[in-house]
Amino acid sequence: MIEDNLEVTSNPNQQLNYYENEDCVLLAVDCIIFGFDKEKLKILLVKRNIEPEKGKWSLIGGFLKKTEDLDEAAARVLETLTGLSDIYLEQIHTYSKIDRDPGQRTISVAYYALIDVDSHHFDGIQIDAAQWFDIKEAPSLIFDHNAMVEKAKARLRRRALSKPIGFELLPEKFTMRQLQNLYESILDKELDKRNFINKINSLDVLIKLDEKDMSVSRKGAYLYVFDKEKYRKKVEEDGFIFKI
Amino acid sequence: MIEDNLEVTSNPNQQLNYYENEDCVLLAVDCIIFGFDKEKLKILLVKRNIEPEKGKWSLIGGFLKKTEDLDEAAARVLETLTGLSDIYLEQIHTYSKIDRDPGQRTISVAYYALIDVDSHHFDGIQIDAAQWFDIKEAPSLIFDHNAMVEKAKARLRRRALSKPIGFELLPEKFTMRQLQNLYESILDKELDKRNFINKINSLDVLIKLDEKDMSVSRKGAYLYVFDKEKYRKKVEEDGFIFKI
DNA sequence: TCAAAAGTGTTCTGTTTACACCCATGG
DNA sequence: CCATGGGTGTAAACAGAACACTTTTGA
Repeated sequence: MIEDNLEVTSNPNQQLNYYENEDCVLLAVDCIIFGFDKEKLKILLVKRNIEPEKGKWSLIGGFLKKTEDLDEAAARVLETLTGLSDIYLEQIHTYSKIDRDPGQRTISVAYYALIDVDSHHFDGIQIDAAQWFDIKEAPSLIFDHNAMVEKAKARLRRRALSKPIGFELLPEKFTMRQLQNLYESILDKELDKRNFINKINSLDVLIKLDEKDMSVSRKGAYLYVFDKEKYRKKVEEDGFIFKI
Repeated sequence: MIEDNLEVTSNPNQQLNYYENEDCVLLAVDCIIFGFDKEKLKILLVKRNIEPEKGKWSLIGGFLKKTEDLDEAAARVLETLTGLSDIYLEQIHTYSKIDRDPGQRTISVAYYALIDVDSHHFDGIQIDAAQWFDIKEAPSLIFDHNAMVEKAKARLRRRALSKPIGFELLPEKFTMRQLQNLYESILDKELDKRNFINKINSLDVLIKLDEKDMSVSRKGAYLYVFDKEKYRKKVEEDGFIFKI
């Protein structure tokens, strides 16, 4: 019977001193920011201008404050960097290796964010040393940030196949070719044009506009929008699952 | 250019005071312990014997120590409770709502564990107030523990379909019926016996023993073991994916 | 001899893949 | 008039779902 030695996660107010014996740690969030520019999947990185690892690329991050939860912290960090709010954010994993940050013990919760690069050209990113990289040409990152990016890519791949989160990366109006480019970037493999369009159409959650995008081909390509409301109804009423 | 106001996750040694302005938090781990007794999926819960929420059921948990990472903390908490080490553990999600624990602000990282209930009857669980519950009859839990369990169940479902983690829940030797019971419990739906066996056999990672389990039927059922080595080789050499 | 669980294949259906030509237009 | 990307359907292969009877043996 060792119950009395077992730490208990939660604690009544009258036992605050119980908690006070516990170690307290710094908790950070790091954001893997994915973007799409109608052609390729990108990732937003910042160049460190302090030692150590000065000049090396890094994810953006920040510390959790007492007044916010992790989702809020990630949104704040993202807004501080990009000026954007209302961005799709999802928690991925918490990294806690003791020496992951040589500066000081820090636990970091990784989040990934999805941004349509073109629609918000956000007057330049609000930090000089930030830069978009093609996902396949991104530099190596500090600490365990490479591992975070790998996990984020895996999560994005999985989610894109089972939830309509791809549309977070596209402008409101997009062509089938752009949607296919996006999926090809995310999945890192070529897809058959006809099979892809058939699949998307069978999901029946896009609205085809009369409008065409004339900027790429002479013929022009029809624009589509994602019908959020229709999707929501299908999910609610028929248990519809978006699956590519 | 707000770069200088941006907190940076990682920090050089010479800037320790930068970190010292940051809020520090208590970080806990909570474990969702799944077990299987050859019939049903179970979950191990403990009854709180302190206020508040005294008498209510809870996950086991403990605080992260400075000397360990989260995986180690989860393993330690689990071993403290059950006496078992070398248990399958996987991080699920980090919970951080400000008032999730009314006692004190605590961030909790949820892990799930898989245990074969029968093989380790671990001389009784080393804490009086712990009890196995059928997963479908488990009581409501304190704080956000119900949400943790739901996420753990979803993760277990997903993993069981794509990785051979089910065998962590079974004794070394098991019958096809037990394996099917396990999958039915995890997926919470009935499966067709013939289709299930055909599927499992097509994966070609089990060894059929000459031995039979005579404890359930008069006819007896052949015992199987999971061929870990064969599985490993298939994954490495052919990129085999375990998929049910 | 019968009750209770074990064991075993085939058909059908739906999904996924592979694949090639005409269209519209601006230059 | 031609180069470029846009748009379209069908057949074959495969995977998943449905389905029923025989075997064994202890009581």
